[in-house]
Amino acid sequence: MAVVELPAKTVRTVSHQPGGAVMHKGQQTKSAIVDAALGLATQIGLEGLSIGALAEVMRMSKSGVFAHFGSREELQISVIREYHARFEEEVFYPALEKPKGMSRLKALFQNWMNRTSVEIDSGCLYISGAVEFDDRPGPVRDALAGSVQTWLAAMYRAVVQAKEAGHLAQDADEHQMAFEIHGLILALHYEARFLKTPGSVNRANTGFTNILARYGSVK
Amino acid sequence: MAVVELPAKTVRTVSHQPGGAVMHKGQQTKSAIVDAALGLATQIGLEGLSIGALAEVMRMSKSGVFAHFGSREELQISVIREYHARFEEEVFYPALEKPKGMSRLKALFQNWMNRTSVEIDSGCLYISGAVEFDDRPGPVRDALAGSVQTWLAAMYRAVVQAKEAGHLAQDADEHQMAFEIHGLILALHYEARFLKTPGSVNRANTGFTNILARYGSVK
DNA sequence: TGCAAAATAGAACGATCGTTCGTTTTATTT
DNA sequence: AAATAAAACGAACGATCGTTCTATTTTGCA
Repeated sequence: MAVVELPAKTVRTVSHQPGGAVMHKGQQTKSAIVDAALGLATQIGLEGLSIGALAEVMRMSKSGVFAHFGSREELQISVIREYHARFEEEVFYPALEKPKGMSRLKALFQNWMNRTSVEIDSGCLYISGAVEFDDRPGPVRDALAGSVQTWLAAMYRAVVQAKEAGHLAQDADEHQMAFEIHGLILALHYEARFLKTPGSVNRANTGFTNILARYGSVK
Repeated sequence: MAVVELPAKTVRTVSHQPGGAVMHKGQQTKSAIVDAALGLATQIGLEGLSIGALAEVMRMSKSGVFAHFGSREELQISVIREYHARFEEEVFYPALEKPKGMSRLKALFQNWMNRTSVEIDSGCLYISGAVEFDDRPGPVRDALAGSVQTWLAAMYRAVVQAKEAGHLAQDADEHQMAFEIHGLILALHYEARFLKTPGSVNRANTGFTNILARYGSVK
């Protein structure tokens, strides 16, 4: 008495990613774990992230969590990749809709600022990770540094394009400008998150205005 | 090791601090431990600092090291105090010999820069500590934040004095200027120590020149 | 519906952590 | 030199860490 098979087989517990790819149970829980791990890691750091605590959050056994990654390092790298993806999605891609030049540069900085403002509460993996993996070689450090380099290079490119578009002085040093912008973000994170200094967001914004003035913004 | 001859009594194994105070055995080893602990902490962070590793470096037993502090937190705080003292000695006090105003401000920044340059190899407790104790309340965080605040306040005062001396534009925002200077130091530490970007020291120096120009340095 | 594969649980491992305790050694004072 | 106080040791504690193993459950496809 076989029930008539439907032309299209009934699949039971599959789910879908934003991209449309079919996700089986294992990958679902894995990405849920990475989600939770990212939340923990931004707060207490990649080094502070422990599989035991993560399992508790997930209401799973330690070994159940562990099996998805095979090692703590692989878990950390997964977290970094997830952070990178979200950073791109939130900071980088939206700015690409602006035309090359000053307006895209401004958008990139503004998006970066906004994200950093949120991270005053949640923590920033690119900053905490840099300190934790300063001089600890290995794949985690490589993944982290690679991610950061990618983003800083994108920022640098935006500066170059702004200059090419004639929106910056011809003798503007693009690397120097990118360096100073980076400094504003770091100072914001330090003073707002650690020291809880009020008004830091405004200081970073004013600093950006000053940099634009210095490098000859033609508005 | 100096022997102190008292008129009547002979004291055997006392030593002297720079200040001239007499140091008994316990305090000698304690400050030797703090010395070694500072070396470890700047490299691997205050959180990474373990009593076991410290005991190994000191060729002492864990309990022997522990007894000098009574708790790990107290050890960490001792390390912070030592770091603070050295920072003052190296960065702050020497600049006091310059007259108030631009020259002292420049000296402070230069000393800060030089120290940070060294810390590209050794690590900076004020930066790593900030990340580690972001949102971890307690006496360690308080000691750390207090130390940093003291130094940033000194830097801010120098800016105010430079303005009072007429070395800065009258509408210069002292807090803003101090914020931007802090950003340069942080960017230097981040890019040189973590990313190993060459030329970062020059970028920080150029950045300082740019800031001076922006805020109307009268040379 | 049945069966293989994948996912999770559970217990145990060796290591390291900060801390405690009692003992022994060393330093200082009487 | 004897008496006392300070310092250092060594072993053990409970906790947590990442990891490994085997058993059990859940899932997905035939």
